[in-house]
Amino acid sequence: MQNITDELINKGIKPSFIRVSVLNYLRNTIAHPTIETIYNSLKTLIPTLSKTSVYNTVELLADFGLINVVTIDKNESRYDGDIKFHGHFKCEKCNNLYDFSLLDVNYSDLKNFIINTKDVYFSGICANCVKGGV
Amino acid sequence: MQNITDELINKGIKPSFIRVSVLNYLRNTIAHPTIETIYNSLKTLIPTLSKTSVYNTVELLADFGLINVVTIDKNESRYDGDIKFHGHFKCEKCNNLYDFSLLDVNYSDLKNFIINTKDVYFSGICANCVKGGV
DNA sequence: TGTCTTCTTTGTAATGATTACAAATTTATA
DNA sequence: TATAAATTTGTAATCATTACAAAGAAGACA
Repeated sequence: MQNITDELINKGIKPSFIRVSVLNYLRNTIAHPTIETIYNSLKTLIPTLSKTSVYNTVELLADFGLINVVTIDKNESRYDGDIKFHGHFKCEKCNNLYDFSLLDVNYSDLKNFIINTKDVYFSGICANCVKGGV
Repeated sequence: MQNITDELINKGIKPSFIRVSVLNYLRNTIAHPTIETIYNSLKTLIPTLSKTSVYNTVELLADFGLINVVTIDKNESRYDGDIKFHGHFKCEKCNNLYDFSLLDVNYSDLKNFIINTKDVYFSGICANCVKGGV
């Protein structure tokens, strides 16, 4: 938890309880939760929490590069506490999101372009659903 | 135009005027237009056109793999008549969308996964905006 | 041609995630 | 403690997308 607080301070963000809690939550899940899920998960820890605060907080964290926004889902953003470069796979059957390693994205063109974000989104059927699903 | 009609027929889609017009429009632009833009652009050609029909049509075309949906923009989908594999770059300054060549996406993991779509989205500042913008 | 059926198109209303915004609360500062 | 600044909250607005039923067009067949 202290490292989470330090991460915020190092970015010049005041480590309020909500901010620490949201970042800590995202750092410790691989579920790529939605706003709704983050909100519900932290509601017991922070009974006065509002959904607007969750929106505000993830926007702040994303702006400072502490988390990533995953927009693989057209109608609902998901949030990823793992900021190492990797790809996202969305299963069309169970709707789960999986991380996968990306060795390289080999592109040409884009000379003189400044690249700030690289997102790789795959979709299809996950191994679990392929072999019969749950 | 005949090739557009044939493309639809080959997929088993009845080539209505709207469908041919939308597909033809998307095949002949690199602008990655939104629903709004498609609607406005075809309004003169098809005065009775409704926005719902544009939604219906692009969904149909996408379902049959004749166009691609580009969801790089969180709040508005864009449509791409070029179905060859390539990446999309969104300029954070001018909001333009650029295609770029993708030689390879080198991934590990995903064994036994069925991959149906691969989307690569970059964002940053385009060359034009870097050197002073418009 | 007229009728019936089916497919396509349209317009309106609902949905739902996100944003705007001002009030309330908490925290920092003097 | 008083004042200012930042944070959090709740409600209302926004807006792309979807749902859905009615209207219209095309095709089959006698």
